[in-house]
Amino acid sequence: MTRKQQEQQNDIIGSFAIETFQDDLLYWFERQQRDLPWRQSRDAYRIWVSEIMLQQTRVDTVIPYYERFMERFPTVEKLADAELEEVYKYWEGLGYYSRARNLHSAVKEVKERYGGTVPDTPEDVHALKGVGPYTAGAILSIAYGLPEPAVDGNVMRVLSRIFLIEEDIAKVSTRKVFEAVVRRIIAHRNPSFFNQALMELGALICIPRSPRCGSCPVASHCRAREQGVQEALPVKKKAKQGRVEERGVALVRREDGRWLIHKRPESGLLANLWEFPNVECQGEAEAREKISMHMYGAFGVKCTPQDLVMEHSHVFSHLQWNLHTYICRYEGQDGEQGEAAVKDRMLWVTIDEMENYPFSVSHKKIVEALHEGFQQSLSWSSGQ
DNA sequence: TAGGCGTGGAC
DNA sequence: TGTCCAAGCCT
Repeated sequence: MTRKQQEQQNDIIGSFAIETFQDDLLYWFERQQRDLPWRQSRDAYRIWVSEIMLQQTRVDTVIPYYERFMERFPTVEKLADAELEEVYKYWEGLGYYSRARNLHSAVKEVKERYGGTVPDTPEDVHALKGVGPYTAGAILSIAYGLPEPAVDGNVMRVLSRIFLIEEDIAKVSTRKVFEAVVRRIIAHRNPSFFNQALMELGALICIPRSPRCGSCPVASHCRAREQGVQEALPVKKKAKQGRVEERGVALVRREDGRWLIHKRPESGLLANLWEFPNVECQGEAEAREKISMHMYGAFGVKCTPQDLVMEHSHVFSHLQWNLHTYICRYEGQDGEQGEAAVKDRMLWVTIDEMENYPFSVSHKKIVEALHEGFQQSLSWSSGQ
């Protein structure tokens, strides 16, 4: 750390009552912490899995996924030996699917390079796929008791208020400011509880809007509270609005009653997940022609879109799909055309067999509508 | 550095 | 209904 950075940090910390703050925070956490599944063990693998699942994902959403996942993959060995497709199936609906791919890859590395034991140095942990600065700090402090910062959105919100830090938390570089602060104030007698307590405080008390300062165990330490500006922190630049895509979706049933599904590419949006063939289009008029061309070009399947059976939209963090789903008349398949491009990424399956393949939520809704025969599907619903 | 990358809950 | 956002990471 340069001398200038040191001086900046001294400004931030100032005459802060570190020991009293630690006592107040830890006392509160020991009494008020939630009983969560991943808190029943300090096994580094279990902590690791929970931290990956919790990235940008709510606790209530994660719990059932975590329980199912740990029952099926209780150890590094079990997960490393599983097929990626099955891991995806356990991740289906949780989102950010590269987390599952990276976790599976990293667990294989731990098995092979470290004999199945999660490494306990910052360099080795951070080198694992999908493990960034936050997750590395969480594993090292919670599982191994090391005094490493674990700075997530909660921690930045809490500390931005306590120390009145006005840097934009949307900037990657800002995280380092908070890591430096944590290194100054972390309780070395219990780094695990200290880090978890900061996050728990952010989740339960020091929430984004209308923080519950009246119930806050460290309100007396809070500079934002003192000045009445807690609602204005943290500073965060607004995200850009995502674009909208119209997509025509093809439901093609062969004479034997099987439907065509497609496995998405290995990278990018919804990588490796299954879906019904679809193509970007402008309006309904263009959709039928585009679908017909796409089906032959990509799959060698000749078909004609007929009834528009379902319309629904799906909102991603950076993109919105408006999906127009057509039942298509199957008119044969040209083995010379298209098939080579997709190889084993296309399959003809029965409706029941679709349960065996991981689908994204937007296409899972189409599977469900197929089950119901599209009785109630001819209406728009936003992201539901 | 900024944008890609999912989903569902809260207000 | 729209908007924000929740225990981030990768490129």
